[in-house]
Amino acid sequence: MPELPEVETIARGVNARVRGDRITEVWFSKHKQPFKTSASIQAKGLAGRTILSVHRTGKHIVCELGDAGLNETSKNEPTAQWIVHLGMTGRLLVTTPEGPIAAHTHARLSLESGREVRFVDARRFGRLEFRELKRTEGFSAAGQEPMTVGTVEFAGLFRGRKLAIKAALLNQGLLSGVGNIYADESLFQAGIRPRRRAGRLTRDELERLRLSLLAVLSDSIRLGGSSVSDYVDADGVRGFFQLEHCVYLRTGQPCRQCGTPIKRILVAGRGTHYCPKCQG
DNA sequence: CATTTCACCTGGTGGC
DNA sequence: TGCCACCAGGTGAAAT
Repeated sequence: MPELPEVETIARGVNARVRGDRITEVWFSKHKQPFKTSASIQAKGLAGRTILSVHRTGKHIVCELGDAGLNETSKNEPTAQWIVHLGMTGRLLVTTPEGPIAAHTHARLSLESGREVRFVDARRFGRLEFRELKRTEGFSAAGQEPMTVGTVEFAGLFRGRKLAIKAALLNQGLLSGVGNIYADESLFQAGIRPRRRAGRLTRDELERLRLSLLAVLSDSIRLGGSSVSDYVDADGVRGFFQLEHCVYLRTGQPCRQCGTPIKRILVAGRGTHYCPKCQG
């Protein structure tokens, strides 16, 4: 469900509540879920570990884990990671153990402090993964981070590509973290049609797009993300950026800039919203 | 290789 | 109220 701003908001919330806590008990539902790591391996790996920190990479929530047991020397060195991808409907919540168990709860981590981390996912598009860190690098998403990528590198991502710019924005191998909402919103702000071929955009248009994306993503993070249907942060609180959307899910409604009705088309199989007047 | 399409799931909404 | 078609923030495998 969530894109970069929502994942960032959740990761910050979870980090603030569980950083330094220890996982005492792990539970997984029997419901079949196509995890990247089997439930039993995750359960075994997570039990006893300390959560050193929680952060976002692309659309992934990465929990850095310290060794199980008492290990004073390497206390702050992560030796494993628990990686959570929320798919479309996934939630990662920090609750008390007494709280009612929501339908589609697939994982529960009991913590020493008494808190509980829960993974809930109706559609089961989410993915959980447990990794031991040997000497290898930490987890990194394939694409560039859209909020820190520079002008030249950003433009380079699209050079020579024939696919629609909207489809390119959604490709996690190019940029990681951009989904349907922020692709549409950034293209609106940059005044670019979603179906334009990526490789045909001018240098100016690409720079406008990069800056629009940065602005839209940081505004959304500031407002706690977009709650379109059921997105909530680690405390179950909704975001407010959906109130700022200019085009996304506003089919037929007047453009906030010129009053023209917003159009909906299909690009790369995804509902795509744009203003026919403001965008090209 | 690049690009497109489709399957994977459940739930909410709006029309009849 | 019920039934049905359609829509939904994502990804990765299969097809083109």
